[in-house]
Amino acid sequence: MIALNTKYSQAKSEQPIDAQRPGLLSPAPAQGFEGVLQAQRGARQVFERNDTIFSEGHPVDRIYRIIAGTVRLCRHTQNGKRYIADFLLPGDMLGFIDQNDHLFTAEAVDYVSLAYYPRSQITRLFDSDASVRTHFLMHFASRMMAFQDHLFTLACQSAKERLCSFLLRLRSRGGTGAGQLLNLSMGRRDIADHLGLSVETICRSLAQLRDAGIVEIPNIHQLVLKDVEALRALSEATAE
Amino acid sequence: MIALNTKYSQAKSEQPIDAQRPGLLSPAPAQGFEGVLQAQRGARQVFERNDTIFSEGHPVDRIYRIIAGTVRLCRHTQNGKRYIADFLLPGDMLGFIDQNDHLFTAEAVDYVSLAYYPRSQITRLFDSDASVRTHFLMHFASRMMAFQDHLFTLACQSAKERLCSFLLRLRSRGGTGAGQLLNLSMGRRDIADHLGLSVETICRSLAQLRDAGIVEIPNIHQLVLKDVEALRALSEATAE
DNA sequence: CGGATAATTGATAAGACTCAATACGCGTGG
DNA sequence: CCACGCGTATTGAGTCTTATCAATTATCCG
Repeated sequence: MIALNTKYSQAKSEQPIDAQRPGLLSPAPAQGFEGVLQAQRGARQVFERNDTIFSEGHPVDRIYRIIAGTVRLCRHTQNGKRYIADFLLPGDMLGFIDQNDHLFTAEAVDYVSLAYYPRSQITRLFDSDASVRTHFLMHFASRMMAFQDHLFTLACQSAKERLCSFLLRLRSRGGTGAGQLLNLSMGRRDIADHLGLSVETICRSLAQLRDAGIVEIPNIHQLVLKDVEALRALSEATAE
Repeated sequence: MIALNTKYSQAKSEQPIDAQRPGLLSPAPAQGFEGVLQAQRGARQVFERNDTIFSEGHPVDRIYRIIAGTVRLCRHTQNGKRYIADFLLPGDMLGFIDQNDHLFTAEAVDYVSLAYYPRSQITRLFDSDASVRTHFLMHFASRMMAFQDHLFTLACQSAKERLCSFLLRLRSRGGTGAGQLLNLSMGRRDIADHLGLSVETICRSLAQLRDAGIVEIPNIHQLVLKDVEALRALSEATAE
């Protein structure tokens, strides 16, 4: 199973999953899979910036829940390229259930604190509890949708559109501080590798947004979204 | 549930997803989900080229299995852009189980013959049969992997690399006729919208492959792969 | 055969990449 | 406390890939 991400699955089980386009996430009581886990505290582990949490191809033996910090899921190629599939935030889970080996490398973007649970425990849960399985499926489906949206972004959007889509997605996932403040824990390079662009293009696009008065850049790791509507218009992200 | 695609899970059979998970995914009898369905004949329905099978956003009431032909799953945007998430071939299934509405529009690439089953029947199966659920999960996982590969393609690869990756993927999925012959039922525009390129770029890249003696183009809808190794080298598709 | 659609090829331009040169931030150590 | 050095970010200049526009050819189908 691909990275589990509770944020994505926070939809009531009676609600159709498609009601939650990424960004419109209905709140849900922590139940099912994550609920059971969160009831237990789990062992803790911390990582420094750029530490590897686990590597692509290595056997899965734990499921993690992020307590603090940001994690990137990525792939590295022989020729030095890197592709970042997703960023995971506090509350998100990461692990791989029905795969022997990890599909991605997980790395700490900043200081990261994780709780982890042995894989066997997850397996037991899954076997014994139907609601856990249901939760799982919803998880899977919403993750799939998120990846589809990203596919659309990469296939159809220009640099600036991609960046705007990304910022809006981050905002809707709670990467935001107070009000318009958006925490950009990941570096420019990370964003570039996530959006299939170069670092320089990210910088230039950000500068354009700044010059247009759409965002302010108080410092490297924070962004003030002055005009969300303009961002939305620029992203043109809404398929259909 | 996203498009079900038996071909993907069959292709992964050398690396059985479920074998290693005694509890989570009990070894499924070869049939599982599709097996049960195929035992029943199902009603039939045929579509002409470019017919819409179902539309994005419409309620899901049937699950389809492709008897013959090729189906494309796509999204249309306001500004006339189109993104093709995937092509489905005979044997593949399409439908959405735990979604109220379709995530994609499904269209017939050529003449398509489908068997279909009411959604309620699928739901019952899913609720009552653990092996069906297992099969489902495997399905999901392999689909997820396929989409991840595609994401990598779109994020990191050049035009020619994308095309080579695509041809190889098609080949490995059995879109192939005898030996080196590859059936390209989809048009150039379809390929372009799948790979995030323009029609002209597809043509030019194909011409380059032809001029390099790597492929032959006997006619629009067939390709002879003269040098698969060269294709593989050009695709550079292997992450890590 | 003829008209429509799709594919191919050519010419040009725009967008994004690369290379290169600062500037900034931050931690370290004098 | 400041100077230094390293990594990252930013900005500029030039190039290259790919998109766009246009014209021609091929293919399909009635």
